[in-house]
Amino acid sequence: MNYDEAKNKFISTWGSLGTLWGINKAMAQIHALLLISPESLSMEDIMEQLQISRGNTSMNLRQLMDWGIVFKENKMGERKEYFTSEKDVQELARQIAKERSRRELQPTIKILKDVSNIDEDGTAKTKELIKQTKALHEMADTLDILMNRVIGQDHNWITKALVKLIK
Amino acid sequence: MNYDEAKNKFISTWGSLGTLWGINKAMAQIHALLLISPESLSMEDIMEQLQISRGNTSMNLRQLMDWGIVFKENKMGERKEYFTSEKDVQELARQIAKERSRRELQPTIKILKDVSNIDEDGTAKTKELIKQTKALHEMADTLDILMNRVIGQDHNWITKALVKLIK
DNA sequence: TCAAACTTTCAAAAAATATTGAAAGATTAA
DNA sequence: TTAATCTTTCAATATTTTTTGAAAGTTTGA
Repeated sequence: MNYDEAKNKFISTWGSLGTLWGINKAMAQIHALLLISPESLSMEDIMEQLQISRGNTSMNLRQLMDWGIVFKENKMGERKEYFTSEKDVQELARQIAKERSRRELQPTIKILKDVSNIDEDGTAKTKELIKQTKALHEMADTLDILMNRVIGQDHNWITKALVKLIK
Repeated sequence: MNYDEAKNKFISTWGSLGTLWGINKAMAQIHALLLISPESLSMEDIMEQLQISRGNTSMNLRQLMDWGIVFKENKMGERKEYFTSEKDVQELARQIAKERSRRELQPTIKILKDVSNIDEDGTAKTKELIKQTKALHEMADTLDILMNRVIGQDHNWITKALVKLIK
């Protein structure tokens, strides 16, 4: 496998993987491209390399910046904007964990809390609903605490967490 | 909030959440419904309660069984098939973690390994590609080990993992 | 063997999601 | 102020994903 093959394989794999951490293909591909580019890239560069439209590029870059994993850069004497991604993969993971907790886990926890707080009326179906949503609520809470714990740690958290768990 | 409101809220929340652990709405809703039903349900029951077609119900039930979180049940003297879900939420989480590792993490690890093994040709772009995919590979590996570690633990793993990490 | 009761399959339709590209909006330099 | 350069917006279009429902398939009892 040569450089171009490897690059394309990486970009397309990362792209299809994107859907499963909740971002679309173009967004994930832009991120992949920036991640492996030694230099920051302009919108034109990205459009050309990934063969996507200007509008698409613009919108997805904005989303990546909202996630806090891509940054704008301005080069002296140039009006054009350039983009780079977070290059430290552990920092990347922390940022993603943080955003997912905020966007998904926390709203879910709130709803589970509300649902599990309905009045117990003695019927089996109500009992079961309360019991299961309580259990989910508890688990989601624990997971969120765990994630935040992990986010608060330093750069080698993943390895450290592993070491702790293996002990 | 009364029972029916709470039930609908839970089912629709779980449904939209589904997309972010990689399953579609109907599949997640069927799962939610089974999770809070004290009795097992027939295909008719599910179709009626969620207002979805027979084909849809059939296909998604199969997928849930493939994930190992929904089971078929046969009642004596009845030809119809009934379905229940895994009711222990920690077991549910373990099962999901196991499947996601198998379906997503492991194939990704393989590709990252291949990509990071291309020949170093001295150029900056090749160096960067190798460096970043190696870092991702390492992280994915660690995560997979961590997940499997956790899957292998007993039913209170989440709490135990938390306790360990907090120490 | 047949027919009733049930489930699965899959092509077509519908719905949801992503993408395009041209117009409008900014920003800067002259 | 104007023109040049670049970015954003968004309605229209394209693509992907999900859902439907009827036909085919399966199982069981008589």
